[in-house]
Amino acid sequence: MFEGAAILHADLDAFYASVEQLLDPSLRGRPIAVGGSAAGGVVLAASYEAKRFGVSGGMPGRRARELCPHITFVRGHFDRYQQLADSVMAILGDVTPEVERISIDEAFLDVSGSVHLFGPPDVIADRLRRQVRREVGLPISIGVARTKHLAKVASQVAKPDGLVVVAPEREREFLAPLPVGLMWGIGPVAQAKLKSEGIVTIGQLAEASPGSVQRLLGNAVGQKLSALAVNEDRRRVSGATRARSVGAQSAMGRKEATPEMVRAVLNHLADRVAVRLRAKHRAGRTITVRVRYPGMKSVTRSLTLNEPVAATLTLTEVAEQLAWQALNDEARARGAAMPPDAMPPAAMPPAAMPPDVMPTQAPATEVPATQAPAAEAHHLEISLLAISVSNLVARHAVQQELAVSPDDPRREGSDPGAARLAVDTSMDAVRAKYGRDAVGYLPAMSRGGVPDEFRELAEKEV
DNA sequence: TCTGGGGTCCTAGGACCC
DNA sequence: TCTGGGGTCCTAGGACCC
Repeated sequence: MFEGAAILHADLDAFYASVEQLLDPSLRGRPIAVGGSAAGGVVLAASYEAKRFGVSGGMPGRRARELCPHITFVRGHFDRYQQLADSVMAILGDVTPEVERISIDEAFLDVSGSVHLFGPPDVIADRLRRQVRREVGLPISIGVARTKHLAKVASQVAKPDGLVVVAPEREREFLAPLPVGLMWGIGPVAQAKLKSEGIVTIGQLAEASPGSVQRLLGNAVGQKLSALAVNEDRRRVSGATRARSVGAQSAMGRKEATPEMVRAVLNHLADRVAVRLRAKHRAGRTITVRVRYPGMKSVTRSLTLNEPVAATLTLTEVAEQLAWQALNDEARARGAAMPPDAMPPAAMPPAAMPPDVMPTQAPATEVPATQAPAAEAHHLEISLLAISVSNLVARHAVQQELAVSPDDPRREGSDPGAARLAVDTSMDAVRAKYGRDAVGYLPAMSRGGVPDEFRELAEKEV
């Protein structure tokens, strides 16, 4: 029946919400939302009972309440999610070593080599679903097909708590009537563009000329989609890949961008990122800061350094420069009518840049010296700050310098970047022993909203 | 009274090099 | 003095996914 590869896509249903219903039987069969509240915050996950009312992840709690007046908001048991998802993955791993986990609750399996032990792919899938339900207590949907794309679409169609098998000879007829939005890579924007050309179903996409699709959606996306629509998908199931970037962000509702606030938030974010980098002996050359304003408009500023960084302080300083670069640009744009001399003089001395963080090429606009928070003049309000580090490399070169402790006389006059890393490394060790809050750059930062456990669920292996 | 946090990939223009 | 073509890297923005 299955020539070549037999791929399964397994996807836990409404994962966080299902876990809450598992832990608290009184929630079963009822519309619930994890995270958010009627007052605010966003819904992180909704149960199927709530989804029937139109509630979905990412939606403001207030909106969820409007759509579904009887919805129950529950705080997440974030510490349990990882553990339960891992148990499920272990079950999946029992039928094949070829498991590609793509998120906390989702994985591809290649069971081509397992049929002689466990039977045909659909039998394997059925058995896995029962076993997950019996041993972990969670509903899981599985799609079975010849390619990853088909298996993924099939599992979507199977939800909730279902199994859909696409036989190789029926692939086209399976896909043809389905909406293009089910395809990987088609979001609201692409969907709208396609619709404007009368393309609504995958069948219509398959019949459209690849050239026209490429003109509509861009070369890369167009090519991929055209291929997928006619079932040319050669992607293999492969093991985990390492992260290409590491970031952290913090939403703050609406706050005035004061030097103190910006510094405190960026320092906290830089610390989160840098700790993860150092734990894996990695560092990155490109630092990107994102500033979002009320109304969701956001801008980014980035800088690529000659040497990779992993020191919290260095990362903080560069991020601060970039953030003020963005904020001052914004202030200028908004205050075009305002005479330039109305801007206050530099209130914040530019941070001393260690030698290892000079820009690789002179940026179009000068980075140093002018990055004072002139934006204050406009009382700019922001709604989010983010830091991301990319261009990651292994940190071998710097490691030997770490052997020198911060107070070692030999360190005198040596690379300040290395000294900072040494301090950080000591701090990492203290935290490993006494907990994350044992020591830090900041006195008891108030971390709003989202618990660290939730952040960690989304982190990719660095 | 726009709503979290973690990511990936693509595009387009400009600088720079040969 | 002006002209060509190809390639790499950097920056900023944006779409998309879970």
